Amino acid sequence: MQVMDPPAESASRKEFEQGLISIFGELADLFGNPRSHGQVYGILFSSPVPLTMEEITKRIGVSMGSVSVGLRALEEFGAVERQTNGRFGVYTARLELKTLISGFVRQRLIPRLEKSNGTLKELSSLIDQMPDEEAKEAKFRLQRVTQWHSRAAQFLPLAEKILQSAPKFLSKDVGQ
Amino acid sequence: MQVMDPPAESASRKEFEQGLISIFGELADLFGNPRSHGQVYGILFSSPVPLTMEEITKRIGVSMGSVSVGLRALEEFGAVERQTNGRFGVYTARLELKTLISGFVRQRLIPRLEKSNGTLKELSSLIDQMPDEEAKEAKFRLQRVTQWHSRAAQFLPLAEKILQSAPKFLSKDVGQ
DNA sequence: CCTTTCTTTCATTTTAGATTGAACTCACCC
DNA sequence: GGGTGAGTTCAATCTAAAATGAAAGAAAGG
Repeated sequence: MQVMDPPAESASRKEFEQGLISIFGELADLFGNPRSHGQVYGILFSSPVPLTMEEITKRIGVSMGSVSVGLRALEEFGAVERQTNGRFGVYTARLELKTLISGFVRQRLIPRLEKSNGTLKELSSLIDQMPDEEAKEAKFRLQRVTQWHSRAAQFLPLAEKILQSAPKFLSKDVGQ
Repeated sequence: MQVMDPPAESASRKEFEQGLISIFGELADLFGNPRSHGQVYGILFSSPVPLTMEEITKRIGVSMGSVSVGLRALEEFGAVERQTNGRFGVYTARLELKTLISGFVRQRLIPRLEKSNGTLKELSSLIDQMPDEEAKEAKFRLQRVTQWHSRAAQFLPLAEKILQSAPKFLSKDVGQ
């Protein structure tokens, strides 16, 4: 396989890579995603050139299987891009925050919200079968949860917008 | 032990409880907290009267140990309150969204952000030791992460504010 | 103070779900 | 249209973290 390997890395570059791998690995973990997925994103984020799967596997030290699954998930998030290059695929990270955020929101948060929304509807129908006093209390509590729920649903798109191009909402201008 | 048990529950009330237990259990899980903690909050949320630990244990079907740990975590979040009543402690959920959110932010998010902030500083110092071309690329990428980081840090307090009493930020007035 | 019983603690067990690795698929190249 | 090797799949394995439960702690009641 004749593909240029980037000239041997300096020690400090390796450390740099490992730092980003670990930061993104933990970020993934924090939000309930597999650590290896974050690590894959981390190594791509650190690299100025597209990487092959083999390269990724070698540098983060997890199995090809994990890398393959991770890459696919990240593609679905919109956080990495694949270019097919003859027989190889090579991968690049999209450096913009918004892809990660909105991928996460679309693929993890929204489905869950929809599911619990269903449960809430079922609970609501239970209330009619309760004795009066109980029903009143239950209704009050259920309304609270429902309210949270819809607030969260409204909040998500706003949050994405703010995090994308936010300076005017935030106290200090952090540039773009 | 002479403590009034709430008069036997109707079947629909039990279902109602189980629904809230499961909703909050999954919510906890979604954000990387132990499911049982969410379940504890759920049963308290559903109850118009304060509950003892024994009552909680019985209704959500997990061990006393888990309930004890869960209650303590929720108290630290500020999401439940304890009243000591003679020999017993009894517990009540605070129904406001903001306690859960800000508890989560304070106790899980902020510490993590601080940790990765440390890693970022270390990485920054590595750049000086890199060959010129490499250093330039690395700097660019590191700045991106740092920017995200500070944006998130600025965003969190704002998000809390929005979620607390948000109507004016959100398209529809969802009341208070 | 000594007993009782609620509560915490923490060593052990369990479990959810992430990772592995080998078999398989499929696209490319000759 | 084989043969090669990149990439995927998925049953088996591993592991991090949650749940358990029994023993220790602590505070109220006598």
